[in-house]
Amino acid sequence: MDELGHKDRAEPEDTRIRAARIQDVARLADVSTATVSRALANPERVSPEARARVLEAIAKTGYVPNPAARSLRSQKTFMVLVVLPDLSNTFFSKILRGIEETLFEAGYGMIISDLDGSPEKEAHFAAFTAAGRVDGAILLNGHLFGQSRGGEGQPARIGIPLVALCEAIPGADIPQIEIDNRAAASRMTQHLATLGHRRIAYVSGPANNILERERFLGFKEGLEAVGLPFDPALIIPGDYTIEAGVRAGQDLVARSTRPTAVFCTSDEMAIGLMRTLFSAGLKVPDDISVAGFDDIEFAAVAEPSLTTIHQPRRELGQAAASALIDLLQGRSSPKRIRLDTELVIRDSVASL
Amino acid sequence: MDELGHKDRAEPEDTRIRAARIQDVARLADVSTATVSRALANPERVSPEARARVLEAIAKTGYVPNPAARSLRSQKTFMVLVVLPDLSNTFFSKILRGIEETLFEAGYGMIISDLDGSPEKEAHFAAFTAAGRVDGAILLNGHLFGQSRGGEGQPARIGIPLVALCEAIPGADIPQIEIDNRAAASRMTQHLATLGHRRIAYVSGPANNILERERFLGFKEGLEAVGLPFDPALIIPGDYTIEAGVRAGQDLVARSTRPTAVFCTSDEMAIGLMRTLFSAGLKVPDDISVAGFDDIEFAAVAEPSLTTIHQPRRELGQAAASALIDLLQGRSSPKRIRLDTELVIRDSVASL
DNA sequence: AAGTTGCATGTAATCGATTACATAGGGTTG
DNA sequence: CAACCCTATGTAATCGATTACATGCAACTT
Repeated sequence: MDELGHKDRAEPEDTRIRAARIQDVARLADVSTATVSRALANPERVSPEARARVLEAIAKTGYVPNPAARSLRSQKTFMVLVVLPDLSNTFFSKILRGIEETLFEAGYGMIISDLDGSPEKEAHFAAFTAAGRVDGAILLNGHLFGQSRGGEGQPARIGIPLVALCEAIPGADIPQIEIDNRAAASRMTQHLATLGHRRIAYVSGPANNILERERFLGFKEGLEAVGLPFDPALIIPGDYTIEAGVRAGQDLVARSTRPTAVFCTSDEMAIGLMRTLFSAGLKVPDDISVAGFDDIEFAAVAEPSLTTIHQPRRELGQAAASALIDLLQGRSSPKRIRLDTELVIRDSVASL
Repeated sequence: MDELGHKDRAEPEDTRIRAARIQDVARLADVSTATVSRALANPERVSPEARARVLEAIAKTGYVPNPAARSLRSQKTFMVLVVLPDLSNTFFSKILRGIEETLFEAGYGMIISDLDGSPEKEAHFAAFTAAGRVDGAILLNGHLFGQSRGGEGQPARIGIPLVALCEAIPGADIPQIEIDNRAAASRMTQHLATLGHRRIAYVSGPANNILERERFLGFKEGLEAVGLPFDPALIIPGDYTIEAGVRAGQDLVARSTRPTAVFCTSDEMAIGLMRTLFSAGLKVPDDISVAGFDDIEFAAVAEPSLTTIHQPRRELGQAAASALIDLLQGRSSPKRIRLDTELVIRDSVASL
């Protein structure tokens, strides 16, 4: 069996030890393969003695069921696809960890598909769902759904359970895990107003983003609640990235009358914006207050530290994973789960 | 077969359209399943006419090979495991994207395993490799390897191809993709010295981290190159996190004689450190210069913007994935790939 | 013309687990 | 004691693709 002798057809020169199969376990435990399978899947359906022998044999052989075989027969993959718009966005990482740990505990693996640009996204999603490579998917991105409905060319196999995380999908009848973006945005707006700010700018997310719409509604709601007028000139377009924040900052710097406070709908934008203001010689919060959204790691160490909305990211991930697991295992899942946010007050916002 | 009528065994009441199998394609194209399989895997081994008919039938049915079946037969999963110490660390995200895109192009999927704490790590790695759920793995974490060698209990199936990314694994005979940490650290050290700094502090990574060792060697090398003495009092322990940077900052602030420059071996630490210095009333770079390592997104928008070492993160990921794919497909792969770094000069470092 | 070679294709075994169905034996009931 | 039921277990079909081997046919060699 080694690079020396082996005249008699030994294992191909593969050093790897052949993994134990269910048959090996069955033989060792002196039962049939059916019993081994049952001992694992439905312990109560085999006698205690047989089960003991099986478990012992499994321990001895180090048997692990072959997922391909199991999957082929049972039509389940024990894999979940996580679709997200941008892996390098800090915001998602803790969410992912929450998802991963919950999935892992339930015996599921996680496949990540980073959409990044438009073109591939459909491809990725289709490739995995269509091929039956995953049992379900968690979507951290709302847009994608529209297209996937029964286009002729693509396989009509989109029937796998889905869960939407953070980005609600409009007409879709799937569980949505989210925070109350509207309430949070309203809260922040009122917080700013309470400190005496009258001209509050708003740096938005991507235009047709559902999350953005909610936050925008919340912003307007907040203004209304404190009796401030809504001024379209104070809306600055953004897309949650650092660069968008930088650009928004340039816009502000160039203005003759500036707002006294800026509410950025992501911490990245707030940090980019503060950077630009600073370069232009404006001081935060003395000259202008800046608030963020998300409470990413860097929010606390930004200079000045960022007042923002804390989202329970890990918990969001866990909740999404749990909801999906419920669906996958035939249980029902609440249609909508809302986790609480928290207003985190730091140094980037001051009273007028 | 069902509680209602349907006498002639209709499809079970599953709305999902049954995915096309190779048999359906074969029937439609009027060939055998073997020919269909060959038309896909070895196009040159079937006649052009047959191939055309097969392709047409595939287009018509929307056939996608069932990965479980393929995997069962061919003993390949077309999945790669990526093991990393901390998903929420900004540094990894772009690397992941590089890995993912390269894998995807080659038809491989990516499974991510975030080690986070110690206990699970072995579990995750073992669970996936042992079960044959993946064909290979990319390790972004060096430690793990020691344990996995032939422990009695665990399945001896660690024979899958591995690639080490960024964290070289000492004795292991596997391809290593990395940057020249030593040269980069030396370069930065000399850069600081050239600007007149004589007392340069060094904020380290985790003690037994290989990457850290290289950078530390580079630091000492750099000192030597410019004729500066090595002063152990100027070494401050860290672990690459923001918090470690904050702590290092507190340490510095408390000192009576302070270094004029600090070389942090990660941008996170540099940013945390600057934050603390600032809070203590010290100005960067006027009172003290700060340099980082990695060039993460936030480095450019920190205040002041951070002088650091740029690592080609996406390319690192791509290189690692390519190397692994080479191995998986039986080609050989260079044992060591080194990508170039770049010294990025910004505002956090000034001449004395 | 008989033998050889090689290509295109088909037939069927195979991968390893799950599970419908069959069966044997022990216990219960009238 | 016969009829029945229930439990524990075994037998073998099955999931869908890959691929070793077999076959048929055409072209070429001597």
